[in-house]
Amino acid sequence: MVPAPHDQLGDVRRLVLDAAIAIIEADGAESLSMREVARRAGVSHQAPYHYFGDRSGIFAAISEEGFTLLAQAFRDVDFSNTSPAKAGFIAYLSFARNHVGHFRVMFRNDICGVTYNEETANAASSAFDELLQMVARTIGSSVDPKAAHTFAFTMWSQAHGLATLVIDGPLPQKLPPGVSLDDQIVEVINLCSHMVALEATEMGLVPQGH
Amino acid sequence: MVPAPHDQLGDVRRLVLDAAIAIIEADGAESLSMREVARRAGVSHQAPYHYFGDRSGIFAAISEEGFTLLAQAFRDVDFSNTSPAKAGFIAYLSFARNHVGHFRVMFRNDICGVTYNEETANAASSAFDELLQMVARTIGSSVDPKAAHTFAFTMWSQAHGLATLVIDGPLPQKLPPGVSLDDQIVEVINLCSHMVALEATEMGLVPQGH
DNA sequence: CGTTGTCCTTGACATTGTCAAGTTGTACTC
DNA sequence: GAGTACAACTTGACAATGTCAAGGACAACG
Repeated sequence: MVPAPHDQLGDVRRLVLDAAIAIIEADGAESLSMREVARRAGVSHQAPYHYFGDRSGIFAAISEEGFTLLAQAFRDVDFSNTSPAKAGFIAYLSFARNHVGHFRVMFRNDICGVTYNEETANAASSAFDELLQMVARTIGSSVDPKAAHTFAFTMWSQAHGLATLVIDGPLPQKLPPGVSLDDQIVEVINLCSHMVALEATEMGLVPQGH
Repeated sequence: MVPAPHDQLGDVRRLVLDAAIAIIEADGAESLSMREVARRAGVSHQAPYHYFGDRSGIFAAISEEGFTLLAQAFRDVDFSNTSPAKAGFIAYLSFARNHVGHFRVMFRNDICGVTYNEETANAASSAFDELLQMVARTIGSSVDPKAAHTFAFTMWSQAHGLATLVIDGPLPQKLPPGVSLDDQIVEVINLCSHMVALEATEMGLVPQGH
């Protein structure tokens, strides 16, 4: 092949990353092949290695980008119309469903390398900090840090479990008759938000917002 | 190689399945290789194909077994000492942590084949039925089916999210200082159970048990 | 004895991840 | 402006993988 101008706006790294994300979104992380990625990006089969080192390097890069996007999504939440908890759940589910490629990868330590690299870990920490702030909006910032952590993990589990079961799991196949997936998600989010609000009230905390 | 007696209690199918589960437990579903499985089971590289057709066939078989085990775990729950909700959460987390190999596979439609095969789907349905019964113990069986479904999905999400974040996700790296993983899991389960109980009470339902 | 079937085996092949070794162009020093 | 260094790729090679095809051994049954 001719040296391949791969030209004008040819940000090869970006092309490779987008190709990988598209493949993962379509067929799952399992079936991501370095050579197929290169083919779709229109580069040689070794170009991806130049930027990402190896296969898990691509996953780590996607993961980092995913956590950065998630942190941003948390920052962009509009709390004016809903309770903080509900707004957070909606943001998490929206992120997961709009960035399936990222979501399928970013929470999987096993495929991102033995453990995350430094950039990925930083991005993850940043997203987690935003989560903690979201929780503070719900239960206030006066509770002790351990309780805040437990609350954060709990809400995170709720949102993450729902997203996982919706995207890759069997939940869409178990819908009760006459209920759409979107409706069901809203119902679960409402119930989660309500339970969280109840708990906050019972703890003697006045949740902010709506 | 000599015809290989593969002998006495040589249930080859079982050997292959166990080898696969062990590999997945150690290195993740990603790095399961048919040939490595065959090697560990002490059979030729094509023996697994005889029983499982292809790679996704192995995953489907593991998935089926996983759902069967999960359904059994639900049936075996002892409700005498705890609230039904808490007992269910504990059962789910125990299952996930004691059967990491199964758990990593069974909720992943993408690697089990386009969709589950019939046996796998049946096993999944059976486990889901047990879940619904578990929920009925918490909120009673007089509520309408849609609400029961929403409640089931919510509790399932809570448990599943926690398990996922613990097993493959970043939760173990985010523990507050001085709190062990086991302790943190217990705390989250307690909070979830408490929220569920609060909700049930507010709905005017008297949860059974403890 | 011949057929049929299950349970495996060896052999072959295209595809994959990755190492090694170029090639091209740009930037910077002397 | 020749030399050097380095980034950004390239082609080539190789062992390992998933899977297809074609058998072989053995039991059951006619």
